[in-house]
Amino acid sequence: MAREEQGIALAVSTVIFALRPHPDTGLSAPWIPLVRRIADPFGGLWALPGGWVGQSESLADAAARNLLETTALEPTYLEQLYAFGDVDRSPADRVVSVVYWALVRAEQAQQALEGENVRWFAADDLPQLAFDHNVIVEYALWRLRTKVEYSRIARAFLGETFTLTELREVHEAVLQRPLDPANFRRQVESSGTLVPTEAKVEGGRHRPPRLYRYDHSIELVDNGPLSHEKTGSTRVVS
Amino acid sequence: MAREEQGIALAVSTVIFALRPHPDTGLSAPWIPLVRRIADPFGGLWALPGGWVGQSESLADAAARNLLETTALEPTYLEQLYAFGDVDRSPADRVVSVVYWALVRAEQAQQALEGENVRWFAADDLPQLAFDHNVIVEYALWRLRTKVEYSRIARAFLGETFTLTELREVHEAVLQRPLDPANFRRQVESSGTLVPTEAKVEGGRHRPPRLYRYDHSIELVDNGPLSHEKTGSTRVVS
DNA sequence: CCAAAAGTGTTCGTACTACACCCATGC
DNA sequence: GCATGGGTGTAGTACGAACACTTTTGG
Repeated sequence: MAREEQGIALAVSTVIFALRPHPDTGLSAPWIPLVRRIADPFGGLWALPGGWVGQSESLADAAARNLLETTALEPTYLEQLYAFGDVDRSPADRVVSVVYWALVRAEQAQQALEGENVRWFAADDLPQLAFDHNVIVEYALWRLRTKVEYSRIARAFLGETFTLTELREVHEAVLQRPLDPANFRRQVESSGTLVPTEAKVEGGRHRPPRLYRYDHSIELVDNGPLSHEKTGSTRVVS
Repeated sequence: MAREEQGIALAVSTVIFALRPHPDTGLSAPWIPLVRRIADPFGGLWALPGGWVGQSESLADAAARNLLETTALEPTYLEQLYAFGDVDRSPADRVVSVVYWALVRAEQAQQALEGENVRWFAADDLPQLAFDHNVIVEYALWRLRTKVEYSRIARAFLGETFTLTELREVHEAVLQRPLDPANFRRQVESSGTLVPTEAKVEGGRHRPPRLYRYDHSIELVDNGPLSHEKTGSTRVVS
């Protein structure tokens, strides 16, 4: 087959998670920004932010770029989710979408553009979306919840330093269930990925909690296949 | 950006695993078939079997098709691995490759085409490959080893029925380390995915082992995102 | 009987859970 | 002091690793 005749468009889309209080429960929960489609197919429906992959940008760069363009956000975590390539997922056209998922901090999400055509939704309570995007978000949510339990990605929702309670609340928001503070503390302390600082947070009506930060000698951005090779890598995105 | 000007070629490649005795140790180990490139870039080097994605075939179909074309094999397991899209991974061209990994049975692998331009290699002892294919195989091996420990994919290397020792030997071949027969038995029995049959294998100079088969009510092919939604699915590829 | 692999029992250590309890601060 | 969350201790349980032991066949 000649490449010129391939006729397949290559897109990226990104599921961008931030934590916000859920309107029903008041508890913190994952939210995502969606953009309203102006043209057909699926004109008028909400869809994941995305766009075509440029000639001279990698897939991850393309994801970061259109994330920045549509929401003015820079992710603290970005990882490939899956490549969706069913023939009929876009009517008339043939589009293969490489989907990424990203985490951003709540403060950033506050500043994010929001308007007629960009709006944030609670990730587990979405309207009908364009294309196969409902399925994609479900999968991204599953990945987020699975991965938060065995990796350090929760950190991407927080700033440089944080208390163990703040970290636990991130886990609780993602998993949507309460965690035992005592056991959570021991688990995370024994994982060896956390460094206690001397600073404490004063001003609360209780014993001041210690601030922690992550051990920066461990990678936070998922490099895909590469991250399993190298062991001494130190690059970290804040 | 107009799609017509995108100028990105979309390919699939597949890492196909079969188990064969390793020449050094004599122990069973993962092998993969590679094809020799005839043209530049990387002419003369070995590479993963692959090809362009057709206009009217899904990514998984494309993987299965070129797997059949290059090795005359049909996989018992097929799953997407990762989409590789760095700008410079192919000199001059811009190629995005969606890579799949597949498992085939040893008997099938015996019949597989092998010749001047198709040859099997021990997966952990490869020559320098074309493109970024060495990295890809490393990643696929990592995925295989990780997944064999928590899922039922080992079954894809075996026939309809098998003894627990045969199943254990598959795990040992993949993980390249011996497993305790007693503990392995209990683990797999308590997982509830195995059904004992009445048949036993006689003729050995020892107590005849019972034959087992997998509970077919559980999916073997990885449907990607979809497999996490449905719970009652029953489709199985033998 | 012996060899060899199938299959069972038992002990030990680790890790997670639940929950009682003490500590340090603001008011 | 007292309320509030920070932080520690501890007993119960589940699960995997290690390994001794019994069972059933062929020779």
